Amino acid sequence: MLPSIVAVGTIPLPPNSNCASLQRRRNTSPSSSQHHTITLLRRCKTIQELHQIHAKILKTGHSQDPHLLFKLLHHCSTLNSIDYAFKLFETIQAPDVYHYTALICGSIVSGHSDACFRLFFRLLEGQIMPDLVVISYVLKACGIELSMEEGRQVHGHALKLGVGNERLVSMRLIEFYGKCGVFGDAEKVFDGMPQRDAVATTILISCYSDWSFIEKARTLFDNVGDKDTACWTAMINGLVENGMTSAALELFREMQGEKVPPNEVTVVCVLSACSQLGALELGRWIHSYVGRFGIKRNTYVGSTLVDMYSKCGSLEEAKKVFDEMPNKDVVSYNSMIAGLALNGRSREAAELFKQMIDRGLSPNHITFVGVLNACSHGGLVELGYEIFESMTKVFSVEPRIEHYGCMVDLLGRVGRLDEAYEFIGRMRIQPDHVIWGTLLNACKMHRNLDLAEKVAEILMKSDAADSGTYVLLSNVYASFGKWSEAVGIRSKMKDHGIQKEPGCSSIEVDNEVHEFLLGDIEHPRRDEIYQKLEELSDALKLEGYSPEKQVVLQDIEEDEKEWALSIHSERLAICYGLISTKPMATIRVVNNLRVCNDCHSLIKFISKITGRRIVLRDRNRFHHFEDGFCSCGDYW
DNA sequence: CCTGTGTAGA
Repeated sequence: MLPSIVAVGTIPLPPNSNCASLQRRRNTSPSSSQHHTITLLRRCKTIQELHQIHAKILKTGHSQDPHLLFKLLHHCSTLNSIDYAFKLFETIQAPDVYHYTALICGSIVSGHSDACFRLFFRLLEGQIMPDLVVISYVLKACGIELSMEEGRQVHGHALKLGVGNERLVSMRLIEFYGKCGVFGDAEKVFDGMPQRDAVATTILISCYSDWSFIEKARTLFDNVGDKDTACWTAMINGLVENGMTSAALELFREMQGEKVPPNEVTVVCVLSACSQLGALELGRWIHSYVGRFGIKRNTYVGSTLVDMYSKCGSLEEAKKVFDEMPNKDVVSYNSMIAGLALNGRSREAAELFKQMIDRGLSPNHITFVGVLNACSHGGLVELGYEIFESMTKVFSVEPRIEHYGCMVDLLGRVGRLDEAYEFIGRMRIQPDHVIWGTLLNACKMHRNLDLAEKVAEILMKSDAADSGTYVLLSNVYASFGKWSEAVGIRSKMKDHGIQKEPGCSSIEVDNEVHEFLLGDIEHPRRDEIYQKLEELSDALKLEGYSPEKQVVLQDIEEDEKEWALSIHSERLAICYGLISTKPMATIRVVNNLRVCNDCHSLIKFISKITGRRIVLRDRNRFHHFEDGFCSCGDYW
């Protein structure tokens, strides 16, 4: 389908306009005073300096100099001051297409892509001739915002202006249609490009990955003759984003085999795979790679390293990278705060939050997720309230559902259940199944059947419930001995075709990640692992360990493999660690679900009798086991 | 030109 052209009205096409000649060239060369100001702007490092330069321009009567205004606008976006850019823009009496482009570009960079289409519309209304550059940026914005209608209209304008086949426009069109998931149109533009364009292919690969069409992406990728760094990186990232971390790492190895040099983006993607897998050794290796191969240590690389070390349970290394980062930004702080929270260092997380404020950085919504999460993990109720209040009052950050979620968790975890319930009632947005699930779990922890039933009823009615919610519901009923309800949930799950997410644990030994699924293992050293398991259980019995008869979903299943299923994958991974690593080595295991009470106390005992440090990462935090104790203080 | 960081509950 061709995009609608009429929707935005007539475009003022000047007579004899030949769009191929629409090049961005100014017919005047800057005067020497302009030149001086531009040099000042280029050296300008803070928005305050920019204000001064602007003041000077006003004083010298150049307030409407188009070239200077363009440079000013452009610099606002590099200095992250889109607000000032908008104010400045409004003072321009006759903005031209360059001013619009600068503002649109700045809006995209600062995460305000939604403003771009409005600006473009204003440009058209002002009888200003758009060019291929401004069209390209607006298309980019439409892709980010998934604005189907707007993007189609811009496509129409591009065709009408005759720039529809410009390489830049074609690429943005592919990006726009691809991001919106309209691959028919994306492919149509792609096929219309003169030659098989490697860059355009990279865009398409990335879009297919965004929509989880990994096979499509892979086919395109395999057919690119001369793959550059970005192309490899796009494919690696696609695999990482779709949870295919092992395949991503394999592709990274292949990339090295092909002697394509990775850049900082590649490193970020591979580190992200390490974080997901908990592959500390590999992560360290990539880190050393950064130093050795001249990869830029920008804030992306730094923050990702902090995240990787945190998620691999090595907080010391995370802190070291963080402390050594020269230009820490909000994201760097966010990584470190979340990392501290994840590892149960709540006070330190809160202190770092204070420190970032003192340094004049503005916290964003993610910062607050991190620090509120730290409060809830640490039981810091009053501090949590204080910070939550400060969001709107001090920092003008509107709380989102996840912030409310942190607060419900904070209150529920310490047993202030009614307060949590009332808190949900006062929320300014509709609570979702996550919020109710959080409260329900708190009810289970604190054995409040009345409230649990009330919440369960609400959850049953919600249609957004996912497999985790169903499992939670069923476990809650079972834990209160409500068998028929528990069975009812289970059959409801079956009816809805919802599968329980299988438990999976992984452990990295000698740079290789070994994955274990619940119960059945197809591991070369299966017998030794099971032998170790037996051995431990005998030793544990002597130590006085008796498994809590936790009633879980499996107990009401008729399953001949029940015994195997009762062995959670983290136990298998730990046993494998015990038999395959040096006697005093720390064992690091990553699990995809929450560790159950039973495994948690079992692992405490294992750490005691084997003298090993065991670091277990579960769904949302770390447990550092040592000599019979866990860093979470059994509070998780 | 294309590729990238940080995010509550279970």
